[in-house]
Amino acid sequence: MTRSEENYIKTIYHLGEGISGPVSTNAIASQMETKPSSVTDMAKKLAEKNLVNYQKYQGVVLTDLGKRTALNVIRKHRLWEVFLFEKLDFQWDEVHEVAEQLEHIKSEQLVDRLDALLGYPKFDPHGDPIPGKDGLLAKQNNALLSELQVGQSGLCVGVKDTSTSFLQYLDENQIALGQRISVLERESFDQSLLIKIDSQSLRLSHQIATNLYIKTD
Amino acid sequence: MTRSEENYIKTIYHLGEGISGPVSTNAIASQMETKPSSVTDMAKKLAEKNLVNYQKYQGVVLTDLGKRTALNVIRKHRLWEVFLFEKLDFQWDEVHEVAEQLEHIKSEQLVDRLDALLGYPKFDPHGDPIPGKDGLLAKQNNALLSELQVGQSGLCVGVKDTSTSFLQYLDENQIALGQRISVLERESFDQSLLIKIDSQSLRLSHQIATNLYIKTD
DNA sequence: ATTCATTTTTAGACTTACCTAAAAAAAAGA
DNA sequence: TCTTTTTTTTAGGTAAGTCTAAAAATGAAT
Repeated sequence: MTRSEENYIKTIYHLGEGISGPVSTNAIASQMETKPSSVTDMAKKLAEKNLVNYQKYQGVVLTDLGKRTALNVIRKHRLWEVFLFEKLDFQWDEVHEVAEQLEHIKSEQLVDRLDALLGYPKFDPHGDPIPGKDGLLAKQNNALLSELQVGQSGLCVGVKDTSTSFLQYLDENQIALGQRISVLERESFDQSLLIKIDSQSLRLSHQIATNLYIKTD
Repeated sequence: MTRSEENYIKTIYHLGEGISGPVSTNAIASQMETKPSSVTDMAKKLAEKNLVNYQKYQGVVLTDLGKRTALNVIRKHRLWEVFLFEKLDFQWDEVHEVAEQLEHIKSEQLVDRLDALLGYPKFDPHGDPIPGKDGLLAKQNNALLSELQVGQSGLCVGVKDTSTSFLQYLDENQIALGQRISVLERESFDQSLLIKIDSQSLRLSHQIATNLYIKTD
């Protein structure tokens, strides 16, 4: 598999996660910052290799082989993120870019031993689950902070947006994975939340609250 | 710089190490398992970028910029080899192939921190010196085992051939870097050597002896 | 000094992965 | 339903890096 094919497969996997049906050409193009015509070309090529099912004008769906391939790339990406974070002291907003390159290194032995070196981690620095060798993902059914009722609380276990600006915002406000968060009040006007974290209270916009995953008690 | 450009620059550096003049098109082609016509194309491109001096029919010579570029790639290659060997328990005959991929990852921060994680190593698992950030190589003026006089001894500090078959031969005969080797006798017929290593005596062919670097006392 | 073998370059073609512009199909709105 | 808009595909083109086959330059040998 070429690097480009792997990137398409990974993108199709991520875009298909929420939805049930096929992933559209335009969605892939905009996500990958490329043109729809390029996506069509690649869709044909991936279909040829049995990685996706592709029907003209109907978008693509990953085959089982495609799904396994995607999970393997994602496994490598997230393991490298843990490596960068744990062993090389990268910040959690710096790991993604380098992992984008490292995920394409071809050596099963390398990945297995990296996994061992890191102590078989189950989650990456953003709280995303790391697929196993078998391609299985730890089931995650976490709530978004924005979905919690006033009075509820839980542990902050992941971020949805992993952009540098969002992660730096969290750092500046001392919000980190593993912390306990309680919802004190919700402002009905703009849906902003008053939360308690680390024995401090803090107001978060709805925008922020929809990007934090919470494991409720 | 593309991956292909980096590979050419690295090859030109290695081929140019021994000799004084330019490196020939054919030499590069056979080393890289490609065709001379492809080398000519690339020579023009590298000359355009000021990485080599290229005169039609006269081969190429690295510029200062080219040399710095080569040493930077070699630095990354050898640091990754140390990482694989020290941290991931790869054998010394397994590290090269994976390092060929890892050497092209682009992140200065990554290399610097890897260097730190490894404790700023000066040599890779084959005894080759690791260029510093500044591009300086630890000066090596080691003898080949084949050049030693009978009665001389020294430490085994490196291998010239790094092929799997040679390295496995050494493993099987329990010859490793850091060991003391003494030359007991030389057979004038075939230049084979009787050596003492690890309080055992062993006969080595000339072929083997020309591929082991010894730091003499 | 001229021929002959070797080396190197040129010319033209292929593949991958992209692009633009135009055509075709699908979806949305009146 | 029948336009109109949006989405998607096709057709044709570009750049990087490779190839083969033929031409040109080099250098070795008589």
